[in-house]
Amino acid sequence: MSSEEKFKKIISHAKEYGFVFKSSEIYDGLSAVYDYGHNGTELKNNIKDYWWRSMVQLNDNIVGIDSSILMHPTIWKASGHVDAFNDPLIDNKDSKKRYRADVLIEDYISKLESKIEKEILKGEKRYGDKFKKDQFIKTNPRVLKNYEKIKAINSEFSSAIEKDDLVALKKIIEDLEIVCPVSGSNNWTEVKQFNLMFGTKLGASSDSAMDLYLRPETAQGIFVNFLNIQKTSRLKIPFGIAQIGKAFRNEIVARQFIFRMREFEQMEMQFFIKPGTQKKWYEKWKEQRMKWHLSLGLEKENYRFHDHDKLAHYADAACDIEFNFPFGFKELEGIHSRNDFDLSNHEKFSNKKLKYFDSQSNESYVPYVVETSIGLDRMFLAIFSNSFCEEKIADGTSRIVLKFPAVLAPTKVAVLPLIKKDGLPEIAKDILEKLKKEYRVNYDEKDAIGRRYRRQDALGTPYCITVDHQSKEDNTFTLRDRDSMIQERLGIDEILEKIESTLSISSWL
RNA sequence: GCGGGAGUAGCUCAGUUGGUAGAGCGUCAGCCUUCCAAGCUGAAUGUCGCCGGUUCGAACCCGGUCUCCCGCUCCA
Repeated sequence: MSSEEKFKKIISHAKEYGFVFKSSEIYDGLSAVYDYGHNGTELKNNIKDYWWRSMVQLNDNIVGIDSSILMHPTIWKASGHVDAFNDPLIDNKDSKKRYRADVLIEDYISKLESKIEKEILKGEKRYGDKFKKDQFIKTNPRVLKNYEKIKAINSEFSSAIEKDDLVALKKIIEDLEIVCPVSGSNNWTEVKQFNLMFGTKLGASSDSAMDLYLRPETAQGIFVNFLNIQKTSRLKIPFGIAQIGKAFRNEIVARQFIFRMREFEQMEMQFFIKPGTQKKWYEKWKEQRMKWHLSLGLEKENYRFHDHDKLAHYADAACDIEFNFPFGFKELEGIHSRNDFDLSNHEKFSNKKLKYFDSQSNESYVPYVVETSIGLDRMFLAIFSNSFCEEKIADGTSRIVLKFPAVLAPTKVAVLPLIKKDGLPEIAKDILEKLKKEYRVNYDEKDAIGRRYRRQDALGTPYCITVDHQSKEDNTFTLRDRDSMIQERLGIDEILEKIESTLSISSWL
């Protein structure tokens, strides 16, 4: 079975068993937006809980926050999103390739620059010690010509960018006769502006409404609250602020089920540190985060680090934890050393001091930040797709089973009377009542017992407790393990103990 | 946005040159059953993505449109 086929099966299964539905399905759906069903919501909540506890409960110096989706629009200027999330794009009609119009022009300029470099190298070779670079540049006609050209392009280019003049951008590309590297043609479409941020309005009256964005990342809610938290929490650097929340991006192409959605949820933690210590903390959190992933017990081979060569404007070190999704290794979590980029910019744009007074060293500084940011929906997909198994069983039958880490499973236990008479259902329901205060449980008496086991397998329920005729005599029950399908006969206290030891968070984290 | 593919039951799909819709699985009700699906009986569920055209008659032909999937592109 190809991985594409398997992925399709996984998506079908997610729908059929109430994990993930397409948004607005009865209206034909909405591209790259999904809803979580009854079982999906449980799984998602369990993932959130597992992450939140590992961050906020187990670290004395990390606290939580829940900031709002709507924020002051200047925040996105300070963060760089207004510039960076706006791309002018152009398509080549022959090759069907899409490019960033500004990058095409920049590439052209750097080509001219390398021509100049070549001339200079030639000059150096020819004149040896007597070579004077400035003189050479001013007098060599070829260098001079290219210099003038770059200057002219740059002035047109920056004015076009400044004014968001897409027609001017197109004109530059046409005038320079820039061709598509693939098709070699200059058969271009118009330049179109793509804004990755969702716009909305604050204020009900149309003439006084203020333009806002739905946040494209949750991190800024932490940065702008940095001093509020620091001053009210009595925390000293180093400390962290954790948050789980929704973010919105108007992706040009959103694909691969819930991997890239327009509305998605992030779990992130910003760790505030003393400048100069970023390397240490970056390494520390890389290690910590990988440890967290591995604690769930999925195969180690499914994870890998991917260090960024090309760094974003704010970072001095960055890497992804990638996961082996059905469509290959892709980013699951990002760990970034953000320095003081965000806080310093917020100082500038807000005119407020965002400094921390370090009473140990008696100095005041803008803290540096190391960020860990994981896509909750991606985590969901990683767990879900990795847990999905189709198994052939020795007796020639087969089953679909979701081998979730038990701590994350949406339903923990199913209680099943072997048959639905002879008083067995009553006993089963008693057990159900006992368990439901502690765990999410299922009760099922319909159909043959084997079929009911299969149903629970398909939901990923780690345990089935079956009440049979012997139960009536000696108060013992069978406890079936989802993965091994092995059953043990135990008293109720032993069962509770066993379940508790597998499901309690302390046996995982 | 471009190119390709596809929209029929909850899921997977069939539907023969146009004659008012089917299967398997699942679901529900019941029967039978003391432990791992594919025993038995019965039932529910579809404006055949949407709009328009051609036709006596359209799931099928034509036009438009929407949506999804794959690729390109982008990805803090």
